Amino acid sequence: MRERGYFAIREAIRERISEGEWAPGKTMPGEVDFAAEYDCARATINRALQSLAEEGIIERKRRAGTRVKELPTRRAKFEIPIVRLEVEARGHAYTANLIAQETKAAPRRIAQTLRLHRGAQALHLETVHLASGRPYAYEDRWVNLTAVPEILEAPLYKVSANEWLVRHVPYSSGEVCFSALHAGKRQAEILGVAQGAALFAVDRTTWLEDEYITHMQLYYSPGYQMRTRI
Amino acid sequence: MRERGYFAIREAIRERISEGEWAPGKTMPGEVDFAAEYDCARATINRALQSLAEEGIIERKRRAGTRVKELPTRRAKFEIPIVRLEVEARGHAYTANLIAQETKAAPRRIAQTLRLHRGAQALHLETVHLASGRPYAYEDRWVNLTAVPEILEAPLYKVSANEWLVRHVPYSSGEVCFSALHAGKRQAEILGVAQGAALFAVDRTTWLEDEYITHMQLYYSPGYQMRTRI
DNA sequence: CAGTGGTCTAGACCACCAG
DNA sequence: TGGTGGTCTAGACCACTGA
Repeated sequence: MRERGYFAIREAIRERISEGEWAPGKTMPGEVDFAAEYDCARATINRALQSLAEEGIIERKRRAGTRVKELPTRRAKFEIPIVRLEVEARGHAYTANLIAQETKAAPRRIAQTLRLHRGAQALHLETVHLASGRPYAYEDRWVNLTAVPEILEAPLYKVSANEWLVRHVPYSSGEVCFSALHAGKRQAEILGVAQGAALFAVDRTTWLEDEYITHMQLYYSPGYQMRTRI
Repeated sequence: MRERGYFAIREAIRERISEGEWAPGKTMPGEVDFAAEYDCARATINRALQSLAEEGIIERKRRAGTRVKELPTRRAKFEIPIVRLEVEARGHAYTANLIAQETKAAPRRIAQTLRLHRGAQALHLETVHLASGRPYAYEDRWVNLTAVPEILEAPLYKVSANEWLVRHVPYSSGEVCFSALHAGKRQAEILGVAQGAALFAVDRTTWLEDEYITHMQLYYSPGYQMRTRI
């Protein structure tokens, strides 16, 4: 272990944990001890250990010290990309069809989700995302016009609402929900699959501060997989 | 902005980004400038900006400086918990039925995934996870006996294989894949749903260094949702 | 090749909380 | 209440890479 850097130290400690040097739940050496052992500053050890703590491998508490987690809950990270980029990353040509665009009163469920006033108008958009001409995903979206009235001027036939919103309201917060659903009549029709087909679905609500911006449901064509490393 | 801490500085900068102070793709001030502005050490600014970079909001390059991302791809984090903890977190009593446990030659697909020799024996386990007595998920797992022969001595009727493995080979790496599948005959039977029902499925392969440990498929009962914040 | 971010150091003070 | 981790500082050197 004569490599430099908190990275090397982190990996060295990770390996010692894997090898069972400290049993789960047991206290590990303190930062000062590690610093002496690896002959570096305490801040460097701190960086390494914080990094492991972020991964969910160890737990750190003031006064109580650092412990190996009893039941490590691994944290998986997903990139939530724009559909266009996702399609292009798979080596396909991306196109999109805006199959419906209408301003109307939002149904109750959407109005609740977006905190709209009773009977408020909202923009409803339906889009099919295509990969090399084949249906890739069907998007059903409602946009709060109070939050982003400018979207009515946007050329949504050219830039998908997804992408327009990301560019204009880029750093919003949100909630994402993944599930498996049966294709309804509309989804089946649009994606060209049998009604009742199992679809991977993503629900997403985004807001900025107190203002709810949009709610989207995305239904992927059968066979879609979301992968990640842990 | 007279609060202390890299946290406060990070949130202040995040807000300035949200408000559009620097257009996407434009260069932001350097660390030295920010340090002067917030009257703190450069290291503190570095911590704040690295944190924003990890979130995927900004991009940093040596020499080129720090930029607001053009198309921010948000990173969602998921905890990948032990099923028992997931069930208990929902306020249900957890039980599990080990419905099959057999050592036999792994089918070709599993053997490939786990890098087993031709015709090697592996442990096949089928488990139903129950929440308050109702089927919650069906688990189909293969374990590489070369990697963890001790599992044959484990009381798997008491501790789920999932949990035993987490305790005994806690810090392995893995690949996770989420998808939507139709319930096959076996899954339908076990979960008590109609054949063809849409199920949320998780595939997971884990390994430690070069040794492949286990491959698992988990089929959740209909209605399961995986949620997270971004 | 100069300027940016990446990292390290030694020292310091503080917040937290288990003993 | 003392020992732990959390954070800050001022200064330094280095690695990378765009102008």
